[in-house]
Amino acid sequence: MTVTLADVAARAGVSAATVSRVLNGNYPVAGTTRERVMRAVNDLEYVVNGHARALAAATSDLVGVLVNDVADPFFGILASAAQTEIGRGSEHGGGKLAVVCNTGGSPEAELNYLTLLQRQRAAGVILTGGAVEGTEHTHAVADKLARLAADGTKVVLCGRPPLPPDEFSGEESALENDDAAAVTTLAFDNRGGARRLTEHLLTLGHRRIGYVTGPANRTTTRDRLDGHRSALADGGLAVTADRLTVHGDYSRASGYDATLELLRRDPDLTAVVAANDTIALGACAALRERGMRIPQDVSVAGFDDLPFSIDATPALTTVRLPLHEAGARAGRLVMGLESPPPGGVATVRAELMARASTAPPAFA
Amino acid sequence: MTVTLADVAARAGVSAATVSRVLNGNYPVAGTTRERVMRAVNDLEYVVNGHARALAAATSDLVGVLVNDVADPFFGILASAAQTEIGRGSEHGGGKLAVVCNTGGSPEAELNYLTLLQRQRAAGVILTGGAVEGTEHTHAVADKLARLAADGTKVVLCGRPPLPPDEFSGEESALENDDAAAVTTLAFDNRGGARRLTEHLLTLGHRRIGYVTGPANRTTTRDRLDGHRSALADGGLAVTADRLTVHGDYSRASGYDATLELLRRDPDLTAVVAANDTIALGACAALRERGMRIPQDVSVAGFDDLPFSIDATPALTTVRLPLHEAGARAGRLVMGLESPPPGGVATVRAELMARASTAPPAFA
DNA sequence: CTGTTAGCGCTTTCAC
DNA sequence: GTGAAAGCGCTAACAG
Repeated sequence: MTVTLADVAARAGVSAATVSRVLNGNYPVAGTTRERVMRAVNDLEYVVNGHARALAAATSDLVGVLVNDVADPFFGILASAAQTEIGRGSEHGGGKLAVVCNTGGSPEAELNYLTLLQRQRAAGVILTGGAVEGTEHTHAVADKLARLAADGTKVVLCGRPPLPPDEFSGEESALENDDAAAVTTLAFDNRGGARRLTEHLLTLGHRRIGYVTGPANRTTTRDRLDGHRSALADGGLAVTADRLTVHGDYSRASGYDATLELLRRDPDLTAVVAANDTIALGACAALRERGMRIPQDVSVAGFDDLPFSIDATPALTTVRLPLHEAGARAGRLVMGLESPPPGGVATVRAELMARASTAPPAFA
Repeated sequence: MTVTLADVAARAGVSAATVSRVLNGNYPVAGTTRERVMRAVNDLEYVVNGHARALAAATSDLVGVLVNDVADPFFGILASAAQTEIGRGSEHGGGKLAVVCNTGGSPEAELNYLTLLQRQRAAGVILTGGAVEGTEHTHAVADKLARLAADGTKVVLCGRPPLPPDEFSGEESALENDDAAAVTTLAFDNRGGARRLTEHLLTLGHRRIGYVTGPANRTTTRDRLDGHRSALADGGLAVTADRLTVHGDYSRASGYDATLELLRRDPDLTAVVAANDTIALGACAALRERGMRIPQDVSVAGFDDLPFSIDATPALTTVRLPLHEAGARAGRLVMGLESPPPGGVATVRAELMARASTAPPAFA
């Protein structure tokens, strides 16, 4: 039915070993023999069986890329950039196949996909986006990651904090420590970025600042909120922080709803800071519907600087995360094309992009 | 080093076959034996080797999803929806792994990825987005698809026209015909949607309508342009069509540039129709920079109805393609969870979404 | 219900 | 430079 190495060997009048050597080009083979083999390969339209090769050679051309949702540009950009690096050279048989897995941010789904990838003996795994903390699966994910790393799978975290050194260092943790070290991390400076953003608002003269964010148990949520809070605290506004913080799910709809809620809590709000750009869009829609002008009546700011932010009206003030660069770097790291940063952890800078959606409050 | 079936069998005191049967659960095994095996599996943290399994059972848990670029929401949404269906049931070992491949729309890259997937003996392949026509690789892609289908890989086209019946039906096309039939197609009604959109503008009273589109050799470009032209022709405006059509690359930047060019060609333009929403955003930016109001001075329309369209100011008139539904359906088709439409081809409806960015021209 | 026996298609020593 | 043979780890008849 399907053509095998043996078929090619037969047609070329050589042994299977020789065909293999020609195909892998890692061994001296006579020029004429090589030609004969290649002709047979073409005539028969032979394509190697990746599974057989993987089994025999104990290698794999799969790399997993775990994302919350590819449809979300934040992850789409990361995945796209990573994929480009991973597939690089696939014309020459060099690259690997990127398996993009949508986890919806659930540690349970992450665990499932990691197991699936482990089954395929994936060459590497990239986990993008913040982690969920405190679920029963959370530790399991960390353990699985350590396992994978120990088995030779390259693990790269992109946009999530490093693995905890060895929380449960118990019975069998002689290895665990080294394994955690084998995991490379590209952490985003969420805290610093958020801090600078809120400072920007404070500098403009805002004092009643609402904050709309995502689920409380995500590291991204926590870090950004931390940065926001610390800026407020330094401005002597620590008290308002809690009252004017609303949690949602990072969607436009939740940004819309939360903003309405914020307006109920404090009708004299002069600024709304969103934990991401998508929420900010929802906030703008809500504000506009209430007849409030941006930024004259209320300033709005986002986070991430996704492509659409520049096209919002007015253009959205936000914090830029170099997602493309980060994804590409994660791809290179997982492919071993770039050496890991010292300590295995690098922090990706977050840059304030002050645009038209923020301005001094009316009374100022 | 890594734990194998044999290790588990040894520890459980049974044969490898029994372990396999327990794991696959497709064969009767005594309760106590099963328990003993499961305990050994857990103790050893055993995870099957997917390659060995694939080789022995001649099955694969990979499904390829080819897209132009995951970072583009159009493809991100399709891929995300498809992936959800493909991975469905992976908790119970049912689902498969979706391999998302960025082809950048190049037939050459498509061919490479298809070969890579063929290597892995992928269970199925979904190709999304329009096809490029007339390259030397174009036929090769069609041939490869037929090959894959013949070898048992499910092939689904989503957003591109069906494969030509059998252009090169020559030497070995006895099979080719059936194979093409084995390919399921979910075509988008690009032509009809584009037609209705331009009719909408015509009905509003516009007569000087510019058109900004993508590369000429893409099926999507051609179909949408066809629809636009036929509407103009019916309105007696066939002549203006060519002069007021500018090709770009579907990006925001090209939409911006092309709109400026359009304005040079006809400063009295009253409407700009873009071949997708991203171009439309660029058009809006260019118009606004020229001091023209939307829609008072110039109406703007897009295509696809991507999430950001509703947040554009003013909200963008566009043509809605049910991308999520289409992607999910493609996923179900490739998994054999849904039976193919009669004839193997289904057309996905495109719906006009008339919003605030289009209005009657000023002179009307 | 369980064990034995063959491979699946390829890579890789080890000889020649 | 090339061939023969021994697996890689698993599943699938085929016996019992």
